[in-house]
Amino acid sequence: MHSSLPIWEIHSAIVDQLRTGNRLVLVAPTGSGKTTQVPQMVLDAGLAGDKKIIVLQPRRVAARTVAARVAWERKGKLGDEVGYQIRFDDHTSLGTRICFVTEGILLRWLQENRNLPDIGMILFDEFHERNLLSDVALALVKHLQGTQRPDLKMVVMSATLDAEPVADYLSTDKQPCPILISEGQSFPVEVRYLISHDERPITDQAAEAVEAIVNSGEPGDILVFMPGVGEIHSTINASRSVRTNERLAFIPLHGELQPEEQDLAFAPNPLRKVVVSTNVAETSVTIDGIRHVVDSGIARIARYDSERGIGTLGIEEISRASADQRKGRAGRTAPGTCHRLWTESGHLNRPERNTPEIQRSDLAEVVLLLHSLHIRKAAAFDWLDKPDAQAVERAENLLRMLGALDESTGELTDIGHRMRRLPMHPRYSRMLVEAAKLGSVRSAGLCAALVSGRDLLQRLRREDKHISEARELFEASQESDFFTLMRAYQFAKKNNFGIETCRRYGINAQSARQVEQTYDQILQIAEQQKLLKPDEQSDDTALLRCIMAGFIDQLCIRRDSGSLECDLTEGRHGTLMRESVVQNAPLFVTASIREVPSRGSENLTLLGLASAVKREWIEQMFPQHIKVQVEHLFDRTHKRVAAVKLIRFCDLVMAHEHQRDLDPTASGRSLADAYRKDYFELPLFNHELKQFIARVNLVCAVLPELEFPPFDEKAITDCLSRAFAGMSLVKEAQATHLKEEFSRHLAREQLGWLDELAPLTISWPDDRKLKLQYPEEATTKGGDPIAPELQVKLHECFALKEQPLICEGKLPVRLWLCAPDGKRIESTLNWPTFKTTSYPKLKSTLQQKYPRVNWL
DNA sequence: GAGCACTGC
Repeated sequence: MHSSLPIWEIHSAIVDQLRTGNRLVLVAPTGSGKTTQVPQMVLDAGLAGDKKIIVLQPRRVAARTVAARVAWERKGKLGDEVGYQIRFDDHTSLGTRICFVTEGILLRWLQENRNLPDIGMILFDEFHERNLLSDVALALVKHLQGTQRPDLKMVVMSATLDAEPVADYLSTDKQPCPILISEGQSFPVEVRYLISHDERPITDQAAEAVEAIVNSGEPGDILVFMPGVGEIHSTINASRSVRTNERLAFIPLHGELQPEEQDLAFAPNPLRKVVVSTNVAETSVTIDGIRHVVDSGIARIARYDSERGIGTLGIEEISRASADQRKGRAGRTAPGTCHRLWTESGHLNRPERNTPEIQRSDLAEVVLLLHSLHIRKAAAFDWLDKPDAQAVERAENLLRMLGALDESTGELTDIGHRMRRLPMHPRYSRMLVEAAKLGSVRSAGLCAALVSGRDLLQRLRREDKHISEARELFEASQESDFFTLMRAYQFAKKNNFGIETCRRYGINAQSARQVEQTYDQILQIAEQQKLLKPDEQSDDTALLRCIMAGFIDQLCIRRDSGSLECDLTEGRHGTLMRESVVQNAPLFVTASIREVPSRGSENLTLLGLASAVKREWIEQMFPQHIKVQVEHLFDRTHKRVAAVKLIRFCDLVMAHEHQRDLDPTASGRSLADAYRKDYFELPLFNHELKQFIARVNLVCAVLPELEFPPFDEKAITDCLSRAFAGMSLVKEAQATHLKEEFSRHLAREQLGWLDELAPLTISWPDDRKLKLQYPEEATTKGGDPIAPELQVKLHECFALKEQPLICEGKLPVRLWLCAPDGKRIESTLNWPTFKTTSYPKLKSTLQQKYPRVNWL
């Protein structure tokens, strides 16, 4: 043991707390020794009794290397007292007391061996990362401790000081959860911000920062953070053209690189290293000797849009916590500097910490897991941070669509029970369950294995033309991109995963090897679960049907053959990826929908891993979601209504067939709707008709007790529909007289009353009949009736005794008083008052202007 | 002529 490590300063506090209580939060930054020392402390203090101590690790390499380190410190053999278990690699034995495991392993145990009877303590390491599965594991272990296993002890270890929320989460009324804090062991890092915001490309700015560090004469390797592979290469190119008095080794670092290419970043180099890296270098890998960090302050962050069911991958500003983590990479071996390519003031606007993954993920797998543990309300479960209710709902809907949850009771079905055993996303486990029926478990299992890890095929750039030509070998089928992957995998396997051969075909040999392991494991489980029969024959159509079963809610239809644009269910749309082989199928399912920022202003929704499907299969497998409907649609180019039989899967139109015969009512309605959408004009929908409508609506507003039927949107459309019944051409509609149909909206008696209540004209004292103008809107927004208007010459009003009224005297007419030449002067709702108060003020002006009129 | 971070059973 290394008792010089800082964590030992709080050794007795840790042991005391865990002797009396069963929960503890431990804040210990990098270099404190918590990962290697705390498990030994609790083992040697006998805190787990004769049971195991489990240390949860977010990454396989970490589990393996830390276990080896601790075994060595205890002078034992790996797998005896100290061991590790990760997927495909179990280095534990009956005597193992400290076991480092990855998150997936612990969750499998929780599913299969619910009470974890041989485990005495669980330590959650690197909990500040807030990975989806570590949040799930924490919640389930807390739940277990509160129910079946009160003796179980749990320790949450975090590198950041943000421990209060976790401690609150783990506290009960009787027993608050203590927080212990340890020192770290690292060197000071000086942070430098931009003085003012810089508009230039971030890659150029990073190159300039590298130049400044090198020319300042400060020694030490440099680590530059960039959001993606493209930006890494631009930064390196920009840095190469910068003038420095020293030669530099530029090394790209990202997850898609081959291991030997990654090793360049860690290996000693005679030149000063400038490692330009994605987020891998923030948490996953550590490079020794870094003294300077140049931080672009941005990263590609995956989120899940649970409203649309689309994954997004956008460039975002990193959080302050993330920036501090990046900064820390410069102070591991000596004091360093960190150059932040944003301003100190901008720093304050950044989010304090990252969004926990559980709040930005597809939750289908988690919800299925909870259901298998009889936790049926994932949204109401006791989480540290609750997942978005809509995301939970989408997950539940998907599980119902897949048949894993019962439509009415919401309980796990037989299919769901079979699915939960399989270590993969529910879409793929559903595929395997279907494959058991159709005899294609081997190929369906391979599909699941092919997407379980890193990409098998490299993304090709334009200059990789020879690779893309070589790859055509795998693209023999145009039915599914899975077939291409399968052929590529088979090819790699046949060539013993030879790195050189694979490289020539753009295959990632490392990934291919992983696929083989995953595939073997899936087949083994499928065999145990009696899904796999020994005499299985492979059949492309059967596999396509299985794929469809897993992705039916991501059914796509090509808009036209000229573009890659597609429509999806739920009103979504996207673009089929250029590299897809499924270029000619009108109907396909996509296994990958991702939205990425595009050069234009709109984001691009990319549809990948396509598989052609047939309408008949959907009709056979999902008859409950098929709707056949004859619709009368308005054809704007031909200005006519056409009857079309639409065959829909959910809301997506899969096919339409033109019908010869039109339904008279439906086609009339379609014409009416089209007119209401301004698709054509109706000359006979004229002023007279509009006045009629306005008059009726005015009566409704002023005299509601008479219960006239108002002309609202619906009533107008109904009248038009009836007038157009049996017609299909715009021409016919335009020639149709409408007045009669609109009159029929009122009873015969009401029509008579209308002429009295809201007359067309007003009788003037000189026996003329003057026309009233009714406003199209009968009321104001507040619901007050708007008076009709009457335009009249002011000097013709002198004989008028009273203001003209309509609607049984309830509504005055608005008189627009005009000069003798017809110019409007003023309006009034009360002529007698106007005459005595306002008119005298106007009189002299009028007399001057119009001397020939006799102004009273 | 476009376009993609990192993990895990």
